[in-house]
Amino acid sequence: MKPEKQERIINAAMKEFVKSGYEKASTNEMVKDAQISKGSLFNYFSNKKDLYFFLIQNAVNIIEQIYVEIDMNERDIFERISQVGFIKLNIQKKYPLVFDFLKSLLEEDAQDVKSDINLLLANIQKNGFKRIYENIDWSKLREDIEPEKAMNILNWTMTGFAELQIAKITSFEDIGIGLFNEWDSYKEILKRCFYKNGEE
Amino acid sequence: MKPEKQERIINAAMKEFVKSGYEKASTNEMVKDAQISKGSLFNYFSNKKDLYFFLIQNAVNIIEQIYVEIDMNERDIFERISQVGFIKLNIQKKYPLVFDFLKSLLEEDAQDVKSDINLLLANIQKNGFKRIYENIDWSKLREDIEPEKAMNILNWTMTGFAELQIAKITSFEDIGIGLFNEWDSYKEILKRCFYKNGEE
DNA sequence: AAAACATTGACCAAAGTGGTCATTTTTTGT
DNA sequence: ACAAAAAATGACCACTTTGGTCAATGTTTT
Repeated sequence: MKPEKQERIINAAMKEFVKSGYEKASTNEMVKDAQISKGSLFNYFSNKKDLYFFLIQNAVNIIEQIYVEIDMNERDIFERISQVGFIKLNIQKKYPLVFDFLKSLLEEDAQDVKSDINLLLANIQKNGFKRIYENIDWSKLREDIEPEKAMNILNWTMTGFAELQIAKITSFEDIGIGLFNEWDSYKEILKRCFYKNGEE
Repeated sequence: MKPEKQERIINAAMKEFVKSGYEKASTNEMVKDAQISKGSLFNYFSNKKDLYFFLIQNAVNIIEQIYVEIDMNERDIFERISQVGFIKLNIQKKYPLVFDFLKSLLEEDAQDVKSDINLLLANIQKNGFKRIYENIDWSKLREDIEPEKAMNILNWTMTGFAELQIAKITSFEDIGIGLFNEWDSYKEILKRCFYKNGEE
């Protein structure tokens, strides 16, 4: 199967699952959106559940990819977080809904899939979040700021910034140099706030 | 009709509309959740659309209430934002989903209601966001920080903080003094960052 | 005890569901 | 050029759910 077609199916299916949840998600809508026939979809996947778990596995693999792309030698928290942000942005060019899809899994409560979801997500959450902050040099932080709170503010700022940018653009393709500069200025504001005077 | 019952219906209906969007939202689910009969629902509202627009109007009124409760004499941006945050928190005690519902309206694309939604929301967005920042004293800000960016960081931090707290608690009732103190410490971090030395 | 009002849920036609499969279209190997 | 194999189609199915109705039943008020 052509990769472009596969992407179309994956994105259409994720869109529908995100919008409607597992049970109400309509395979009819998916095939319409992906521009394939109903028969095709059920040739590739034996049933709706099968498709759903394929998407989950696919999403989990994509998340894993983030960790192999992170440069663990970068010990500065701002640079590390920026890295993660831009890796995510790149992923969203191909699969715009993959993070929404993963988020939707946490809220899914269809009896039919709930337990399997929890099983598949247990690993990603336990190991996941800690790994992003591995080998970070916390010593640059001012002593009177709790690292956890600084980290939260930084994270919320990046998430908010990203959402704002995504709302502004129409396509993930037209992401320019302006975005880097804009994010840099936010970074500078918080750096001056969190770091001891003179550092970095 | 007893106000407690009315609340039950409103919250059940909002829950379903948020979860499923206008078209897929099931009136059957609503009556089940609100513990009333199908007949009752359609006595109060002539049809689904009618119910939907009632909820929108209700939500808009609630938002309006925020603005009358804000103390416009408080010229400090941090205190102003904190006020808004706590007013919102109080609203959510009664209507936990009202903000999610309003947000869901922006993503709604059912042909049947789209144009009317845009009409009803036009005002709230145009006038709304500006009003929160009316009469703020920006002179305390360090000159090398763009007010818009400081405001964004502050807003994102408050939103992130609120989401974190809401995820932690099971009921809006058990909001204690600890929350105030925790938010205060975030406020202090950002104040020291954004304000000229020695101010406030 | 009668009149007025509120609430119920079985019922309906219509639409939508996940999934099938005989048939057609496209690709492949020679 | 042609046949065999593979891929794609969409009408079709039995079944569920939909928004909405309304005669019957319960509850209040007069």
